Amino acid sequence: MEENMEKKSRGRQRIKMAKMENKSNLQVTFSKRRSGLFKKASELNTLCGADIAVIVFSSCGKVYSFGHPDVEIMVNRFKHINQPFPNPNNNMPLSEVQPHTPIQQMNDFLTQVMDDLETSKKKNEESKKKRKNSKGPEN
Amino acid sequence: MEENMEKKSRGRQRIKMAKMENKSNLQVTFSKRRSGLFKKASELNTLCGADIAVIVFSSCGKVYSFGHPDVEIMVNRFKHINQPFPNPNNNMPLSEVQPHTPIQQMNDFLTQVMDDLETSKKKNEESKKKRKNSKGPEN
DNA sequence: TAGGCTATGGTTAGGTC
DNA sequence: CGACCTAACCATAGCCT
Repeated sequence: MEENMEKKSRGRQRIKMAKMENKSNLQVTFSKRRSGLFKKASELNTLCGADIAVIVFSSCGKVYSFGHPDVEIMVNRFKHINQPFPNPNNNMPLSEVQPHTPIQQMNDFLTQVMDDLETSKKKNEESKKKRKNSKGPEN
Repeated sequence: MEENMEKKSRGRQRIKMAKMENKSNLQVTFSKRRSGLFKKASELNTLCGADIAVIVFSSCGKVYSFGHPDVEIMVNRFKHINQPFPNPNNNMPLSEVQPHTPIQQMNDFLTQVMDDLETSKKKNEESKKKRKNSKGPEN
């Protein structure tokens, strides 16, 4: 009887550190390890009082994030700190930020353009609301 | 003889999940766990092909980061995706952008954002004109 | 597809140097 | 500080449901 008892599981086995072939396993592992990563981040925050942001893009494009106090606040803090020299002016032609330009400078420019885009979109939304404000604001 | 052999170490002990009191221990733990977190992030990237950014601010203000393909690119991607308003020019889902070289990827991204900005600005001007000429046109 | 289990691999607290 | 050591705690690969 006892000698016929087989182990229910071989337990955790070592895996090769390379992109997993089996799509189904990959999905499961991605889910498990992602939550493990977030837990570790949370523990580091609790134990050491460090502020942390973790952003994960799955290979199929979904976004997952963890942040304390908040991902966006963290991201903005990071952006602000990571600007060693003044921003390039906003009407700089694209030709001046082609690939030969240092990546940092290019990144600053990108940040500037993205901020402009955000501002422009907000303006759009506001004027749209103003034009139909007789109907009352939405919730 | 054997009964007098003391263990060289008590090994890893459980700790309370709360901010560590001892500053010296906290510093050591912060360092160890931070590198552990980065390693986990790196493994998740390798195994599952996920793009990842991790940003850590120590309680005394130092910044540490890990990112694949690059922290800043990741952060910008996150910010762009997290726009509160729908993209007016959204004919190119980010999920279909394949990872190339960082600069190439960034350049594609920059081009797209600049296109979006141009479109958004045009919209703004149009609606401004419309409001001047006749009050109350519908979109 | 997602959740639970188990044995094992891996991380790390507490040491020493 | 950092590197290294040990033993114990924890995460998770492979199953199963």
